[in-house]
Amino acid sequence: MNALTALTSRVVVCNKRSNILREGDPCETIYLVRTGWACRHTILPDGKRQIISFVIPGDLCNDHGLLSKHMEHCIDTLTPCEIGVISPHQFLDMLNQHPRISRALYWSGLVTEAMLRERIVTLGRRNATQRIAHLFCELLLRLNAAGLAQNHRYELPLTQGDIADTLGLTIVHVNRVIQTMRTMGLIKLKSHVLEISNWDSLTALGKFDLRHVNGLTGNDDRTSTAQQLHWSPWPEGLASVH
Amino acid sequence: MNALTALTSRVVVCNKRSNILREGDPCETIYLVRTGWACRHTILPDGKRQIISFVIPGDLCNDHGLLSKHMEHCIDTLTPCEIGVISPHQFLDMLNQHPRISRALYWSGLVTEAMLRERIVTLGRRNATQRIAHLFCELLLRLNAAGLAQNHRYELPLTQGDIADTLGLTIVHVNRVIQTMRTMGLIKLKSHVLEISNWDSLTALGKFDLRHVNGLTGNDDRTSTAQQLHWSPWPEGLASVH
DNA sequence: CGCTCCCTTGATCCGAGTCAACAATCGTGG
DNA sequence: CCACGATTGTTGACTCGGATCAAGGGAGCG
Repeated sequence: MNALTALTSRVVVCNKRSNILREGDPCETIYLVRTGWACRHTILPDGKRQIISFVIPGDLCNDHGLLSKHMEHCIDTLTPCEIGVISPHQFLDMLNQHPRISRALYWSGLVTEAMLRERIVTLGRRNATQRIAHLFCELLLRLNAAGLAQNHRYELPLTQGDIADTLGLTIVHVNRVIQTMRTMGLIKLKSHVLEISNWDSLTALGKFDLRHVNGLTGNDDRTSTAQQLHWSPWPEGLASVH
Repeated sequence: MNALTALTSRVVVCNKRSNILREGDPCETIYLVRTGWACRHTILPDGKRQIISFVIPGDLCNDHGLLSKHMEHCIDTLTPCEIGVISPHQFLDMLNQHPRISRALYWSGLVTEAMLRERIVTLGRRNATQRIAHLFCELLLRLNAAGLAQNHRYELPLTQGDIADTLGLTIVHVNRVIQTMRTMGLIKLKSHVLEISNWDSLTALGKFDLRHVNGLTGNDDRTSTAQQLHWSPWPEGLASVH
């Protein structure tokens, strides 16, 4: 993703808890989060919020935005963020000239979709404890892949309200479950740093299954057919594959 | 999608409630559902099932499967299905030679992702009544777009158990909610045919918001930037755009 | 120093789950 | 065409996980 960083013509600094993109906003410009966390979310008519996914350093806010004229959901920062701005022209040029990045981007789109599906499973069929355990495990893997976690420990800038709105729970209940996890010695969570003290127990508690985040672990076994066929998912045709 | 149909070298007929693709299966081959319904789902270790999405006539079972070596979830038929089989070579050739279909496919991928996000909102922040109302409305629009519904009426081959596993509810509760909707005169549901008798009330009940299924309604306002830039999402580079 | 979020805990309530029994429908083979 | 077993739908009684309401306590910050 460093090549993407190089592309950013300018960097915008956003305050904590501020709005990057609002539902209905035009989205020609590509935004790359360089530091900080953001989240996609929807506000329902009755004021309830559902967080759909998190955007962490290295992620694009609207990677396939090029085909959509308008945003379908909001993106807000959770922490102060540095956001790189990429013009559509630059972005498309990059796609054409750097097939490897193109493929990495497409790949990350697939991982994103897999995470959305897994979230659906979580919300549909797991209880509060499993949901929270699952989220903590998933974030560890993801942040690990981004180099933002060391030995089962990472910065977690979410409030308990954010966690509640991610997992379809209430603040109060999230708090109680986290308390239990603390007293069980599974996690330490203090001033927005999470440490998973007992990975095995936590994964067991959350029925966390590594298969679904395979794309994050590095030891994925995919991309055969397309590569065999010298096929590139994105580019214009100017790109020579492999 | 007719051009896709033409591509299918052979057609497989599957029984009702049979397995098309299993988690971990290799997925080089592309499967196009020509008639019948199928669903993506996951079975959890404790035996619970979560249905992730429905596959209806015209949909591909594994469109971006070309980049994944293995399936990450199962696909089962819900009704008897005729499934067209497309080899990866044929598929890629098509992508190169028919940029319009390519774009339509990419577009449908975006719509799919939007539906996944909307399902997350449903599961996270809507109650049982809203979930069911929402599902019925969403399916009407989707089937309408596929020409499979006429005046607020369509074939719904789901059992109440399927609906429960889609919406994170139990069979019993789904049944009670549907009963209520019937007695309120909102819907008629009998021998797998659903009629929405009172669209306005049902959408109000489900807080159903047309924005999120915009891609289905035909009057979408997207694809500007990419088209202006003569950019095609998929192809090899052999494709000349528009 | 005082506000404003955020976290924490208790008491109570309710939407949806569980358990159980039975009716209706469907499909299949005799 | 009917009989039988197997799904699917329906309803009631009861339970429970998580929501709601309410009240303090802490921590960051201007």
